[in-house]
Amino acid sequence: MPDRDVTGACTSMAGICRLKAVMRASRLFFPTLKEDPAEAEAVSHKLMIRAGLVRQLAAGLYIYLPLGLRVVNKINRIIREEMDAIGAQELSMPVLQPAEIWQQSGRYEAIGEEMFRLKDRGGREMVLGMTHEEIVTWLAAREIRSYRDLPQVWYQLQTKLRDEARPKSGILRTREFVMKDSYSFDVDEAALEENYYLHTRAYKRIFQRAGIDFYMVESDPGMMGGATAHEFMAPSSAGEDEVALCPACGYAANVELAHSMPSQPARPAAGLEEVETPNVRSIDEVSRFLDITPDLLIKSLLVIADEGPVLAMVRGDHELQESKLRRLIGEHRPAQAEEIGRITGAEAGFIGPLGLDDIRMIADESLHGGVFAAGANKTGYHVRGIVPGTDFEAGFADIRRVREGEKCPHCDASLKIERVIEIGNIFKLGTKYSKPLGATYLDEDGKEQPIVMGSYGIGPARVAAAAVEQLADGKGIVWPLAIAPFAVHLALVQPADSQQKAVAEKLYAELMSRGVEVLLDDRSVSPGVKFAEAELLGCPLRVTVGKRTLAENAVEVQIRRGREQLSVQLPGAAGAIADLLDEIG
RNA sequence: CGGGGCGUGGCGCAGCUUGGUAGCGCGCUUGCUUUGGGAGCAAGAGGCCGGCGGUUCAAAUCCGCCCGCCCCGACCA
Repeated sequence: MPDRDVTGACTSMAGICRLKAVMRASRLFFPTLKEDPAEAEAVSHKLMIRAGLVRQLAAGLYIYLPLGLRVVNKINRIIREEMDAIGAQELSMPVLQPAEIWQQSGRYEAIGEEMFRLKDRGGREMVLGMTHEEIVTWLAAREIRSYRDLPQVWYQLQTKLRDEARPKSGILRTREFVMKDSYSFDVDEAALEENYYLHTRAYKRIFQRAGIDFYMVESDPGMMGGATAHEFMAPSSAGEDEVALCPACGYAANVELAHSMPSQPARPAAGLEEVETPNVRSIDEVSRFLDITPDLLIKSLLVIADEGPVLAMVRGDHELQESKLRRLIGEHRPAQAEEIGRITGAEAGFIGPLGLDDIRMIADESLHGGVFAAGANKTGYHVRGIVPGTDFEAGFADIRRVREGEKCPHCDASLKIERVIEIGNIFKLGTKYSKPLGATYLDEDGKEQPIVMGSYGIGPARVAAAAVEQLADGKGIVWPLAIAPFAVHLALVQPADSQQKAVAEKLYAELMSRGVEVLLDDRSVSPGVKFAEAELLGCPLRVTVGKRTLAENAVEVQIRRGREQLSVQLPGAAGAIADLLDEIG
């Protein structure tokens, strides 16, 4: 049975009347648009505005209109049910937070401009929370004392604020958004593993129930700290991330850290040989000039890290994956032209590993065992016959970006690359927050131990947007039943016709009494408008009451997904429609 | 933050090059007609042309500064 709590359980007569009123299109606030809004690019952005689900207040700030809120509330309800099912307990923490706690964790300095900062009237430094690790750890530090208090899993659905450098794609990347965030507290890594596993299970159920496609992939823990992290990714061209997927063995990872087995290039003769290459700089130009394929070149990139200049090298046909390099050398930036000249003695386009023994050099592992050409660190010259590891010393590591078609690191299949929307993530934090914030417990031996934590997020609005992105067709949104604003869109063609009106009202009441959520379109607008808007809004079933089918004592049912139409005889129509919902749900 | 684009009735746009009383479509209001695929006819309402300053007899239009929004990139617990 579909839930009724979403619209508020009705126990009183007044409540029932109110509920009915709200479900009539003539009274419902859902301002639709015929044309795409000029500022929208992503399909979900256009459709959610056009269907009257959301309105933009300012860059990255959205108002959820009644229908949009219904969708998000349904997603939130699924999330609550599944979080409760793994023993998580809902609580609520403030959005406005003292800066001091963030100073203790070290993130006050680490995060920078993305965090909204302000002072209260007393001059105290405050922040608007971008997440709640600090606060939840503060709470745990005060209230958890013994191993007997563990494990705990706490969650909330709370607003987060981030001063995004670039809000984009409608509700996909906003400055204010609600996140389901949960936090686990355990005695040790093994116990954390259990909670981590429970979360993966809950997340899979949540996204399955919401009716969207998704992958669970390995991810870069980044600023969250900790060793292990996964992301839940919904495939969509509107996404901002890319994942590498192995169709054979199931290997799945964010390209930020995905590994692959690159093809092996030919192995030309070794032996250093300097070649004059006047004004030949780019990989393209050099490979053409020397008449060798790009995979026989070393692409040398000079960056400036905290420790000083670092030469990063990948094969000519590869690209540097910044996130991988960052894990090795920390934050860094590309060197400027002047720095390149000073450090290497050559202009950009002619730099290479030879003779740069005093700076740190990191070579992609695909360079190991090959023979390559590279810049000579002398403007106008390259060198061929270079054997990495022999002709120069470097640390070898995977710092290249995975490409579509490269071999999976675990089996022989070819990797696929897909664009995705990040809808959830899970991190093993370990003691990254519990140690600085003093969240400890006494173990069985009476010894003080840091609590071992995990952190787990879901963006409900992104789940909604992902559903729109994945299922929409040329007519509009196609909601999965579980998160649709209404299960049935009941279109009354001629409200002025007393017979049609009576049939529609009766069907409406019967469906409602079965717990089916119905939007009755009782407006005096032309049928074309009703049909077009019903398809734009995308409820799973559209039921049409009009004279055409009423002549045969039937109503017409359109299954929104696929737009198949069928005729349903009137006596027993409510039951048949409810059965149909069970089928498609 | 770097690059690009755009700000003109509620929405989508034209007008700007070449300064001279602001226009189109949709929507909205009223009336009549219509009622199974974003209806028809008629009559209406609605705009400091993003803001400020400058040039000019005269600025939506030219110039300068600022603000806002979108896109690409950088960034992104």
